[in-house]
Amino acid sequence: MTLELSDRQKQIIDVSLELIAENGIQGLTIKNLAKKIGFSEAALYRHYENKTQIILAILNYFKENMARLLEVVLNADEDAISKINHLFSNQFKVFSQSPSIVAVIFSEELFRNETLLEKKVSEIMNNSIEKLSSIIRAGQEKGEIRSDIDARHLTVVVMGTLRLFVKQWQMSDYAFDLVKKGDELSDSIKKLLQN
Amino acid sequence: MTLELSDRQKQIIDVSLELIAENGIQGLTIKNLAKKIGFSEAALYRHYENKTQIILAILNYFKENMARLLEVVLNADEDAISKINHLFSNQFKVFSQSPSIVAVIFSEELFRNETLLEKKVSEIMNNSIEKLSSIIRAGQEKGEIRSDIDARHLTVVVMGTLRLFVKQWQMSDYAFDLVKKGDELSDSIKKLLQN
DNA sequence: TCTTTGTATGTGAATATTTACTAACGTATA
DNA sequence: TATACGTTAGTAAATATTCACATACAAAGA
Repeated sequence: MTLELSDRQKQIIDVSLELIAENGIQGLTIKNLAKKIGFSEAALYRHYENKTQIILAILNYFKENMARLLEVVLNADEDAISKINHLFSNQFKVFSQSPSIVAVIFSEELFRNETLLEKKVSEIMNNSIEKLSSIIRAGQEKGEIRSDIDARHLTVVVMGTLRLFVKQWQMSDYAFDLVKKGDELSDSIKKLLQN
Repeated sequence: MTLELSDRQKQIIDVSLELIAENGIQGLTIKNLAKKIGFSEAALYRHYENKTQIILAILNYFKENMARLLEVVLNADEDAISKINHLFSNQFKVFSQSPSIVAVIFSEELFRNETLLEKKVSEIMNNSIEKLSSIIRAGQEKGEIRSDIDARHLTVVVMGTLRLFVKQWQMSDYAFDLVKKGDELSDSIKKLLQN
């Protein structure tokens, strides 16, 4: 289901991500984008129908990354808690490498009038939640994860923790080592989930 | 530290909150605001210096609400876990009554170029985290909350859970009863924190 | 090989719309 | 008579998007 992107199209999302990293989603304007590429603004419309399609391409890029990552973890031959730990650490690596993604993920509020984008964001979020939830349920069945708490609740706890932690990292201006501190947090989550 | 607001100023934030509830923070424009009040746009500037000051007033309103709420809970004569449960349930009530606040709280990304607003939002967030953290630490000292996990980690867990849960409620278009489902979630948190 | 033609990609200039904000002026009332 | 509060009619700047037109290049036909 991977859409084929031309070199130019790839360049456009790359540069978009750079712009977002610099000034958030608000830094992503047609003008800035064209300037940074060394382009006229009109030229952009040769490669993407409109701005929404550009953001959609970014979200799709992220979605695929995420899906691949989830797939690997889901199919790994380890216990549920290790899977969750790996999920965390992979996620932290992705964010560390391209913090712009964080800005996009937390921009839902900005997409409120853009149905397409809104849907895509909740699609990504729901997918992650669903996958995480299934790991937790499986873990409960195998007795690896405590069963005295509803799986859906545990899912909110784990996912919510992850999100807030990343948010704090962003708000601190990336002041701490997400991967390192994240692994410590992951350890605590482990203790919480254990039987 | 409560700033005295005139009747008009109060009306302006009330209507602002309505607008935000309808279409998110992006629905809050000078034009919409004036129209809904039955005003000219220029008239707004008799009451607030600029738009930033209006949003700031909203944030301050929320901040005071929040602070009062935290104060009550903090000083209550109950164990730490009950305090946290109360915190949750109070929070859910506030959000249920004015869902617009949720939109504001999740609009940080939009405030990235507005230093004043950015600071205010992180001020509110940090304050909540600090207070929650102190409840948790006290609970650990009294043996009411498990001590095998760092208090800061537990704080991220609790706060992150709360935030994601509210976010999901918002994304579902307020489709479920936040207070009721929230109390159930709160119960699960209780189990997680217990010794 | 030369010419034609189509396509992909670029440009500059203009567009409509939305945004927050301001200046000059009016009027009731304390 | 001053001040508080309102109006009308603008402003400038930013936004995404479209227009007619240019150029390079490859395939096709003579």
